[in-house]
Amino acid sequence: MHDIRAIRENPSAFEAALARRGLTGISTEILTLDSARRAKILASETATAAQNAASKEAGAAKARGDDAEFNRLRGLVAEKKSETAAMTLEADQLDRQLRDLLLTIPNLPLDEVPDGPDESGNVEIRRWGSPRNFDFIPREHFEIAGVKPGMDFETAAKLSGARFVVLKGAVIRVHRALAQFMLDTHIEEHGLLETWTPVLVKEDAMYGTNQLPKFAEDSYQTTNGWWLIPTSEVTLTNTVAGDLLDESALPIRMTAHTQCFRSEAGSAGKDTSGMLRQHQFEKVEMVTICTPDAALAEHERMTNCAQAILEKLEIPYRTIVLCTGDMGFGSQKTHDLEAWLPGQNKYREISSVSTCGQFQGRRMNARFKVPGGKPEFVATLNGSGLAVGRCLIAVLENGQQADGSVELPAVLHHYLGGKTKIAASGVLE
RNA sequence: GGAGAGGUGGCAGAGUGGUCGAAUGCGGCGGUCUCGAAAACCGUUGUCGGUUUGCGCCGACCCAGGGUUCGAAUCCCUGUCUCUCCGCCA
Repeated sequence: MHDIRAIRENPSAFEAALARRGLTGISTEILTLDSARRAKILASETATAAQNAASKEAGAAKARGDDAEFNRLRGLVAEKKSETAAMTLEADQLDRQLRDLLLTIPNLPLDEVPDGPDESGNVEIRRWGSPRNFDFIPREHFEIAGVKPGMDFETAAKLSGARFVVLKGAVIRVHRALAQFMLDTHIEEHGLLETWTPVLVKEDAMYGTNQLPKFAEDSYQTTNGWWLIPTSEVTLTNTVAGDLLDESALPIRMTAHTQCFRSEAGSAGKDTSGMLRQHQFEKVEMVTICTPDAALAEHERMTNCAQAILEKLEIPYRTIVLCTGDMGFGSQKTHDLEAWLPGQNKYREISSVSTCGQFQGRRMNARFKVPGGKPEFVATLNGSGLAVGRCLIAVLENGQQADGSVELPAVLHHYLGGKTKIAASGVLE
């Protein structure tokens, strides 16, 4: 959410930044609403002050036993009261309208973010590793002989429908190994705090990390009003909601491995084969809470944490900066990591690392202060480190052999009881 | 699910109808003392909104939302969260 004062002080800068995301004319609407709101607040507070004064006099009259005066003032208070109530109602409505409007406006891109209408405007900033030369036509993950016995879409469809999978045997063991490996690396080498969170949350949390109010159709809600998190960015970030932290507590760098749930509304027909795009998947997430000054450096740091995972797994990847037209709603700047998938002959997104500046901090009312200083909203960052299912795909496709077996990355071996490959039969050996 | 207790400032914790934005302690900030520090002592210290060039003034906030009252942290109702006991249970 944006600071109304900043918009008021410099509407043209606000407008110009939003224009880079393809939005125009919003500042006029905001400022009109804001001045109406402020006028109403002034009127309502003036009326309240008069009511309070009369009420105080009434109390004094009563105390000295002047019943006539007391009764006169009591009538006056009653009169003022209805006037106050009406105006306060209007002021509250306008205040709410403004807030509701502000909640639907995306974050402003940083100056350094490239302009562009959609993903075609993204800019590659790093490329690591080189795709292997196959002396056979590499298959997609679900086509590999050694993978097939452990990746069962038919049974999943019976249980739950499309976009679900049942994983078995060697495949799920590698999946589990990947998650453990990611967590251990983040904890031991990157200094992140391992955290475990609920996956069902209250509405407020979904507002805090901007899934709501605009993207309700992308997530699932239970019959009693909880939301299933689409990412543990929601829970990790909201751990500080409403808090006033001491600056010395920052940065807070967390990681969590959770299930994630997404309706994938609007992506019908996209990535329908294999387990690239599922309603339920696992992700190891990274979230940092820090001061606004530190956010950009933390963004680089977090990007490096995600890249380190792919490098240790020896998966070729590239890092891109998303352009203004492709960035998420809450982001000021986003790096996407795309892993090489030989089966698709493409780089595909496996991680997205964003800094949100104070955008979410303001929504959550999460603040920090230096001793003796004024409270300020915290900055927040989030990034996948990594999507476990997609990482599994990358490991399987990159490690596949002509005979249908899969060689597994060395860093996973000790998580697999010393086993190094999935045989063409589907057995770990 | 049943019964009970409770949610007060950064933290702990008083306050059961006006003089309470709220005692006290801790913490923070400033000072005295000291070569310096500690201790001790003195002073100071909530947040948000509106308004003002500024000093300041006004309004709101004691979990949230309603209500009673001239007046609510305090009384009533609803919700919510926490704790204790019982039941059930991975």
